[in-house]
Amino acid sequence: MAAVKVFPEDVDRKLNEVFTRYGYDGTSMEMLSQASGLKKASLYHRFPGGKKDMAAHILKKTETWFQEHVNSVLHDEGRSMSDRLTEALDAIRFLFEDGTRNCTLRMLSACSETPYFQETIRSCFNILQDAFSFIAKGNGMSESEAAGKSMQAIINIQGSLVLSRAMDNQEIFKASVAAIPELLGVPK
Amino acid sequence: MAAVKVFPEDVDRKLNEVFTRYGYDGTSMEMLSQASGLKKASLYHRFPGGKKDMAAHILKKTETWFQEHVNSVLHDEGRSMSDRLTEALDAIRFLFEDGTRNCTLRMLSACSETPYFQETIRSCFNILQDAFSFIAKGNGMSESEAAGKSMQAIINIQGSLVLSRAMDNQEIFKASVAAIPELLGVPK
DNA sequence: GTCTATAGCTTGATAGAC
DNA sequence: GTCTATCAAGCTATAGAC
Repeated sequence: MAAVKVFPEDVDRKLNEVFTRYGYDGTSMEMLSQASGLKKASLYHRFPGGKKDMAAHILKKTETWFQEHVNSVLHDEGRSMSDRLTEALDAIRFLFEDGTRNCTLRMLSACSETPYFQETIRSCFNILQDAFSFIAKGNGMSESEAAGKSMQAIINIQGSLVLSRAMDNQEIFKASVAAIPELLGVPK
Repeated sequence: MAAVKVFPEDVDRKLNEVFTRYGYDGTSMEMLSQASGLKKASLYHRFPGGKKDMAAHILKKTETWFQEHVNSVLHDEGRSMSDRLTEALDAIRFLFEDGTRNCTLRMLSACSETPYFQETIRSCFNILQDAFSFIAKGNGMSESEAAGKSMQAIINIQGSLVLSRAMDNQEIFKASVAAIPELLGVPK
């Protein structure tokens, strides 16, 4: 077979899809090879540490994604709180495909290599916590109240995603995300 | 080695521990054998369908547990709403070891055999939904309002458990569970 | 940088003795 | 009902050609 150049961003996207759908231990090198279009040896060339390195890599990309699509957006002081939050929540809905797609962080936060991933996962949640908290404080909440409501927003996202998928009803996710602006004190 | 009789309830508890900790795909027959004290062939004697059967079995036990420790308790009309809810939430705190133990339902709701487990998992969440909803209605809420608050209670439990473990901070779980009585309209 | 081929191990599962 | 012994398949990972 011909050795066709495969773009890193396409590989990353496919690896992410597989890990997010099947979890770390439910994913094999063969699955990653078929999804990415690269043979196993080629994957090892790009990721010498194998599966573990691939998962760590897509987690780092996830961290960047949250930084860009949630944190930076919410800190963009040129626009109204409401507009910023709308954009960030739209991005989150897109990421989780309206509640039909699993959360990469959650799928990698309970597996045989979790200790290796934990720091990045924690960092991702901290980025969200900071971002939502910033909005809540901007809407007049105290530091501690904002921290609590921000945590609740993340709990809503994670919990509703678990439930939406288990009950096969994406309205649960949609309703939980839709409730976040009011939770964070955004004026109607 | 001597063939020592091992009690089914002890085996069940150990199998549950392993599946809940490592997930379905992260669990091997060897791990289940070591944890239960039964050799692999003995496990196949008790569970002819292998791993899949064992996980399905512990899920059925989980369903019974929720029925007995949450649903039945909350429907026990001989006591106050507040007392019943306190007992059920204490059981939930015990089940999840104050936020340090994973949720069996969640760990089995995203794995290679999920389709095989989904019906029971769904049933477990429905039992919780009915139970919390019954309390909320008893406290004066409408059918639809009670359904919403009940769903929020389950989201709080699942979401806070994910976060508690990811952030290594069990206070997140404790606070979320502690907020449930007020959420369901129990008078202070 | 991608491939084929394969090593070495672990997996889920079974046969058959006691 | 539990065990030892074993199988075939799948796994992660590597060697070496192009």
